[in-house]
Amino acid sequence: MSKRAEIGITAPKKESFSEWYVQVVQKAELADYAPVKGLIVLRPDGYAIWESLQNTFNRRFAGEGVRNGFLPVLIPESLLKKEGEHFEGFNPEVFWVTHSGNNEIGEKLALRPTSETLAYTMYSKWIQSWRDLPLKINFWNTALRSEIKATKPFLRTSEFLWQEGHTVHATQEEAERQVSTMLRIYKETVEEELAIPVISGTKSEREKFVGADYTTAIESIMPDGRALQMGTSHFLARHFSEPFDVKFADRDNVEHFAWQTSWGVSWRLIGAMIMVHGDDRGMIMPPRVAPVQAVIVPIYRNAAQKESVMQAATSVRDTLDAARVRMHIDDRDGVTPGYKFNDWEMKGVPLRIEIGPRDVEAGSVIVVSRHDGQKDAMGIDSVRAKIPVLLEEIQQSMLTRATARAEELTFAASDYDEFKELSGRGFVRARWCGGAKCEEKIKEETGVEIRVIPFNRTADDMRGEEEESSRSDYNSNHDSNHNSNNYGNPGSHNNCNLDIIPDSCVYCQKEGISTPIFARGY
RNA sequence: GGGAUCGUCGUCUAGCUUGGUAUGAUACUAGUCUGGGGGGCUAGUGGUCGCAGGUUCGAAUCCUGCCGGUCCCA
Repeated sequence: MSKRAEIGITAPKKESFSEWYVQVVQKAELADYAPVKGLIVLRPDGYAIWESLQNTFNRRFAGEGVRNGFLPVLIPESLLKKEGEHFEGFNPEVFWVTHSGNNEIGEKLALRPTSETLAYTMYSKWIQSWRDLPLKINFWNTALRSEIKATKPFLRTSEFLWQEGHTVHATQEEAERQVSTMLRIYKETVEEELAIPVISGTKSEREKFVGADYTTAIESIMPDGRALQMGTSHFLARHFSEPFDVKFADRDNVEHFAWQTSWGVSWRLIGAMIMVHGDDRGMIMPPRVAPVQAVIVPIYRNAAQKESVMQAATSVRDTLDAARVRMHIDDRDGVTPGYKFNDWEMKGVPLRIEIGPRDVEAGSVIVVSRHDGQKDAMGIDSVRAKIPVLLEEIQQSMLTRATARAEELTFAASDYDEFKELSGRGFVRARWCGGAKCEEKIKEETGVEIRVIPFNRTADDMRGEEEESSRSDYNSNHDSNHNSNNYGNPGSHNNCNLDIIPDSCVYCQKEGISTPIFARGY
């Protein structure tokens, strides 16, 4: 037992969540610490998840006419300062390059904290006419923002992998539509690929991206009751096109400043996946992003058995390869099958296929699902048809389970006492007057902030949210007529009944204008 | 920003109070018996004790500074 404790995950997820998280990251070989504080190294299993997300996003971005480009990492100080508010927001965390070799360089160079200023300098050169619009480019790169304290793999690191998309439009409507389209793509991708339910909406003035007119975001609740921003999409209006001179001659030959958007997701998504799905045995990978979807563990005692078992294993592997299941045979000698079972569970491989002499004889295999421990025999001939279906079922069932857990962590507060009681435990929905003062007081007194103001599908607060996008139950509550019931599946047990909350601000009692989600954030 | 705590072969760790050249396990390598939930036996490899100074005849141990990890509170 003590041996087991050393190899596997030793911290229970429920009791010591942070320690558990760090262990899973390292022991599942997703990432490791780099020599410099706040930096991590992504290992192949972690990078494979990122690549899988990249593939999905690339496909979906392309469908929106977005192409990929690449920007350099250094930004001159003068450029970064050009949009004052934006600069002030980032300055404290910017890394500056001041030397080349031993010589001081003339103008300090920033390691990009984000690329708006650089991208839009280029855009202004490339855009002259309405015929050049819309311009839509996405950049896969890293951003650097100094994290001195409170670093955590994937969640808070000084350099992080992300994509940043930057688009330019002739009209406000088109730009706003772009903002909501990208957010919808984020929501769908996170839910479908990572099996994590999200809530989409707008950020408050206080929490929006500096330099944006408004920020939309998707947020998820983690098992420890803290919220994690999963993606953002910003409407920049003309805040950058004016200082950066991004303008175009319209059909009437009058020059206009263009309307812009930017949007991004980062490897925080990987952190979310770990936290939402993992258990005391380690990682649980959603099948669609799992680097290995099914691992075959051969079991044998002697050379003769080994031969027949390996033959069967290879044949199953080839069959499933052909069905485009990502397969691996664990043919390590010198570790027992039991060790392999635990090892692959720690790494979160969705399916384990056991093949031993008894199975070969019976013409079947044993299939075990990582996410629920379900263990079944399956005829070797039906593997090709059944395994891909099973993987899809697991994907769905993981989302269902994660949604149920998110609902358990979502509450409604009808008065401030209740609010204080609930704050820190998860998403707390409460009525708000819209005042920055109340928002600040609440943060001061309870430590929770407005994570997102869920989209209001019935009022003019919609800000470009696309009508047809309301495909998820979890987020389909109506805000302004907040008596139109809560989110989640009707009939399921639910902590978040918006019917019970009065229409007055939870803090100042004045008339409420929205029902934000409050939570402590990562 | 404030506070707490830790750092010893790849990993976990004993030793530190009371200074004398590092303990055990696991992992790794080879062999062997094994193998359906973290195996056994035998032999072997592996450590500038986070880094830099200082005190001392002598520092993992005492002192100072720094670096890094983790946690808690703004």
